[in-house]
Amino acid sequence: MSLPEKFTKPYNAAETEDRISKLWEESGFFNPDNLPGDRKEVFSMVLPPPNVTGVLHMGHALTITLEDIMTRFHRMKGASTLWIPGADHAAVATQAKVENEIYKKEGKTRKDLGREELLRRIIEFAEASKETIIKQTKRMGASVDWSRFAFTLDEKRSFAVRTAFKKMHDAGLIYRGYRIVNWDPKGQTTLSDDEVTHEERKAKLYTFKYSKEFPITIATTRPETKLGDTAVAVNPSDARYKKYIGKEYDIDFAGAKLHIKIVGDESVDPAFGTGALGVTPAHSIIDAEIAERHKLPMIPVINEYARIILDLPGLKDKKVAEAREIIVEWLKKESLLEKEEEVTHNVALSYRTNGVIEPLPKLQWFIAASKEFDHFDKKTTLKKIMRKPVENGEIEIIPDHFKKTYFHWVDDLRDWCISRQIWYGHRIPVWYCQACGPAHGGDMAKCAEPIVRIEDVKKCPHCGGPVEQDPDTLDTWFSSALWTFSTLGWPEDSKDLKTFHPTNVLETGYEILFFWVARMILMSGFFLNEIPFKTVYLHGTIRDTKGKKMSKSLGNAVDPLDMIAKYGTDAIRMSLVVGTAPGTDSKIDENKIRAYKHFANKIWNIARFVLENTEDLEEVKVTATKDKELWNVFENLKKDMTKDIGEFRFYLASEKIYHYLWHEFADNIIEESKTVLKTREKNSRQMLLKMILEESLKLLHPFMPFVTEEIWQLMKKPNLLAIEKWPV
RNA sequence: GGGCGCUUAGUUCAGUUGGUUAGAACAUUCGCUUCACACGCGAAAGGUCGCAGGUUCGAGUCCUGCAGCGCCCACCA
Repeated sequence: MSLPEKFTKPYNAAETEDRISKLWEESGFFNPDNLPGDRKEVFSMVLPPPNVTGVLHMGHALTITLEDIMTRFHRMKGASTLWIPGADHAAVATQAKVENEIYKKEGKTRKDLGREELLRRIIEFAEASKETIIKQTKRMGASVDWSRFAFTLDEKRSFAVRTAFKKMHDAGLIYRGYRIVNWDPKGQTTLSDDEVTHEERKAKLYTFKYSKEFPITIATTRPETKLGDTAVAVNPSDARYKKYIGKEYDIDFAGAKLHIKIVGDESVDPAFGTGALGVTPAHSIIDAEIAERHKLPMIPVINEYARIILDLPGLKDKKVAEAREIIVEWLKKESLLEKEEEVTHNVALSYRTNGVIEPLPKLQWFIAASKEFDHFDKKTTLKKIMRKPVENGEIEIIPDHFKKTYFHWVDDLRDWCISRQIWYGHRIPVWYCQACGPAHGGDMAKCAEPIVRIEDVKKCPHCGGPVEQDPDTLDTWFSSALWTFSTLGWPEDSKDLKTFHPTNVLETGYEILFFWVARMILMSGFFLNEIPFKTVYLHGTIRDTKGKKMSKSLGNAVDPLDMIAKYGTDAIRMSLVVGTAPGTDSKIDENKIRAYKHFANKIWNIARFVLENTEDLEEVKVTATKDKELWNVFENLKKDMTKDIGEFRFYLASEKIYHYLWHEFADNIIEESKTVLKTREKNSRQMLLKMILEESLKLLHPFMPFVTEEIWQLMKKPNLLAIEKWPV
């Protein structure tokens, strides 16, 4: 065998990678159904579906790299290996993005376009985005099974979502309630508690009385909401206010007629502020809870556009900020304002649109987290379903300390608001009779019930009257929570589901531990009475060189595709893995990427040397004592690496093979071989060189699949390296 | 306010259950167009492992306290 011409030039990643990608794709081996041999072990995993809002970023590159390492490793180890790719419709984010673009380009809002047209435009955008994601995932070398690609909003997943909704509703766990919810006036939708972030901002705290006659002073940063106050709460043991508890006052407050009851409530901290709290049941979750305890009425003051809805001259339709000034002016004029001070407080923001959250009472759909119900012959709650498998070790979380974070979240969890007032997403499978009652020969009470169905409902099953579907859509995380089994064919009792569920590993960023990981445990537990995965591997956030989070708006994002073009995919993959411990943030360093480009070339030249010097090799055994020793060292490396990868220490395994190949194999063994090959021990040494090269390529393959496969192919091996047997 | 984590060479980070002179990459210095590779080779310099105690035959590694940084959750009106 003469040495291929290619080896006279440095390794060219750009020329190689596309060709190798095609080779893999044509082989079909990324689909477990096509894998050769008898494979008893199973290894399955889902790729966290990227949002269809955009393009691949460094976080995706890291996820793909880590998951591909696991997948390729287990495939080579002889497992029936399935890694499912997909995309997430990311309802709020995607709709907000498209609406934004349309408004910028055409000056049109969602109302101008209407539901149907806006949806058409979003779907168009999502489709294009999906294509981009697929192309980019392929460039990363991901050995996913494209034939099983799933989209959270495709037909099969929609069916799963509707089935899930119906079943949970029938179990009494999905209910409709009029509650204070997190309303995002910018995105025009509700959000779950987890979709709200907090940011410190400066604000003014006003201390005042409602009226001159009112005995208690209160404080607030939001005077405009005080138009909806129905009580003042004080701590029942507070000596200053004890005598007022139970008393009621009628007050004229900036034109609004308030009826304020003084109530005693343990939740009030006597040491804070004036020790008295103006209760606004309609616009504060805490206040609503107090109101519930004391049966206080709720007066909505602010609407979905963050404007005043009370019919008060000078205030109606005013934005909250304006209304605030008007109220403050009024307080000053009436000499009711006692103090005005600057404070920093946390403002609630939408994690998708960054709009300021306005707590509003709304009729929404919820999932009951703490309600007890019968589940496979046992009493349980969804919280317990989430807590138990992590507690008893059925599910392992790496790194371990995230367990604590997880338990805190589960224990504090309130009911999950799942309805969203946007158009893009899974429409809630609920219909309402439009013509209730006896006029249609129906039963008034029955007709008033929401009709929950998996299939579309055309007319009221009770009276035959017209029906209308709930206009809302479901939280994106509802559909992604089903992901481990909806991608495998559920609710059908499919072969895939039996074979590949529970999945082995769920690898993702720690920032979506609650959003996604916890909710998958919930759904899988509820529907299948089974864990969704055995191990959760959490990776950190990739930050810029200054340690800042990368974001498009900051302009500090490093595009993995640029890096691939410059240094090759293998180099990016190695730079993302080596020295990156789980759960720890890391900074992107171009120098590091360049170093692994050099490493790819080093491998290339190692291969060249070995092939050049073993052309006349006769198949013999390694006989020389020294060679046997060297082989033993390598055997130990193999065992070590295998253990490391199996135990999720990719950062160690990758560094070990790097170090061995460069500083042991190349620097010592090859250098020494230049003289050994001139001695009587030539044959033994040739055999050693060849064996180490071939097995090293296998060991390195999960990390640097392209350069290793390319060399393997140039060695005219009959099989793909991707399905070669792991050497341990 | 509650919780979690981090602090190791100039920089970015490893250090897996405590065990021989604390590692890597990049950067730096010096010398090399040596016949696999200048995307390289050889050599060198660089750390009181945040601070203070403690446990131990032995601590970067375990415990306590302190300081600085970061993250998450809750939210105080």
